[in-house]
Order: sequence, then C-alpha cells, then structure tokens
Amino acid sequence: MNKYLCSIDQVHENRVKAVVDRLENQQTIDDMSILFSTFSDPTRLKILLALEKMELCGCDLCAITGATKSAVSHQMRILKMTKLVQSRKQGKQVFYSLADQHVVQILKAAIEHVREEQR
Amino acid sequence: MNKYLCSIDQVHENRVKAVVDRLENQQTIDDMSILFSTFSDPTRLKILLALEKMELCGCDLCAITGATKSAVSHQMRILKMTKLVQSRKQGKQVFYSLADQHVVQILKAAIEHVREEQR
DNA sequence: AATATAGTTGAACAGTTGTTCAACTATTGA
DNA sequence: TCAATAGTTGAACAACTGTTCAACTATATT
Repeated sequence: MNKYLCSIDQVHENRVKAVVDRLENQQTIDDMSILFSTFSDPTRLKILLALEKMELCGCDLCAITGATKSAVSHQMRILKMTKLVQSRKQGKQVFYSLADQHVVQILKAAIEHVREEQR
Repeated sequence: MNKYLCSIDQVHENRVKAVVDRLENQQTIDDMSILFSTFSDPTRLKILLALEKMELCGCDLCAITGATKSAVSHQMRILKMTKLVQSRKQGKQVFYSLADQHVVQILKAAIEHVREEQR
C-alpha cells in the first residue's frame, strides 16, 4: 500500500490525525463488518427476524423463508458459528433460537431506519 | 419455489402462521439487507466511522483507509447513492459528511456488541 | 427390518462485489 | 497557457457467497 498515492495538504494532516486517534481499532471494524455481513443476506436476516419472535425448527424456517432444507441448514451453520443462534435437538427436529438478545437492538434500529426512508 | 419441499407438522402450522403474521414485510427485510450490505465492507465501514468524527475530503479518506483515490471514489458513490453520505465541492476538493445521524445509532450498537464478544 | 422424515455435508455453479488500471474532467497556481 | 492535484468513470479481474444437487446420517413409526 503506497502511502504517497494521496499526498495530504499540510492543513488536513491535523484532521486526519485527530480522526485516526479517535477511530475504532481495526479488529473492531473487522468484527463489525463480519457481523453486518451476516445480516446482509435476506434469507439469513429473515431467519433472525423470525427467531426473534419465537423458537422454531428447521422445517418451520423452510416454510417461512421459502428456502430448501439444505439452504436453511447451510445458513444455520453460519448463524451458529457466529454465535447468533443456538440449537437443541428434539427427536428428528432441531429447534433454533437467538443466542444473543443484544443483536435485536441492532435489528430494531435498522428497521426504524428503513421505515423512515420508506415513507 | 416448491412449498411442498418441507411438509410441516400439523403442530407447527400455528407457529409458522403466527411468525409470518408478525414478521416484517419483504420490502423492509430487503431494505435492511441492503443497508447491512453497505456496512459489511471494512473500507466503507471505516469511512463511515471516520465521517462520524468529522467532515473529511476524499484525500483525507485515502490517508485514513489506505485505499487509492479511485477505490475511495467508487465507495463514496455507493454511500451517496444509499443516502448515507452527502458531499460539497470546495475548489478541487470534495468534502463528505454523514447525511443521516440515525445510522450512527446502528453503528454504536454494533460497536458495543463486538466489544462484548472481544472480552 | 423397512420406510419416511429432519437435517447435514461437500462440490459445483452462477451471481455479486471491491479493487485496480488507464483515461478522463475540473480546478488551482505558476 | 501549462503543469499539478483532486476526483470520476468504466472495463477487467479475482475473490467471495448463496443456492442447488446428490449423497449422506439420525430418529421415529410401522
């Protein structure tokens, strides 16, 4: 990465330094970007919003999202890996629920935001 | 989309119906997913977090992110299209700022979330 | 034991996305 | 008017991602 690609004016050097000093560290930014990536797929988002309402099994999630069992299963693997969802097995079925109520706050804020844009 | 791919138990039909009735509509979910997609790229996220601190020109953003002028310009186009950022031209420079303080709330909630995971 | 259902897994495929590159415009200052 | 700088644009490319498909495991029912 060539730091001379953009030669900054003397004037803005202070500004850039001030921002860099206050900026969230790279690890935090990368973690945030992974979290937002998880929310960025419509199917996965729908699953999370559905689980926010109540605990559901895989087949319920198929019916709600219109996705195949395979597609849902792949998504649940991602949601479990990222610790957003937990599961329990009951007979042939696997029941999923939100593992982290904190994310609901992020989802609610996003819902409010897009509803405001929609008007 | 074959709705018979997953045949739902009689028992869960009520549950699925209850969730579908309470679920956010598809347009809202799609809009949310677009918003989250915008936040999901580390460079773009860093730009938004930087602009949250203060108004900055394109070159400042290059210095802060380590990206080229072209890469930053492409990202700013996306951020302006999605109405997250506004710009004003002053001489040779373009100054960018957040167009929507509401999104700061979403970003703050995400920062809190990942900070909790990090400990 | 045989059948049906719920869910998992890995490979393959297509669609999307972010960066790079080269050429361009616009503005300032010498 | 010429050179330098800030920023834009579109094409090309590589990397990533979500779904599909086929084959599989596990559990329950008959």
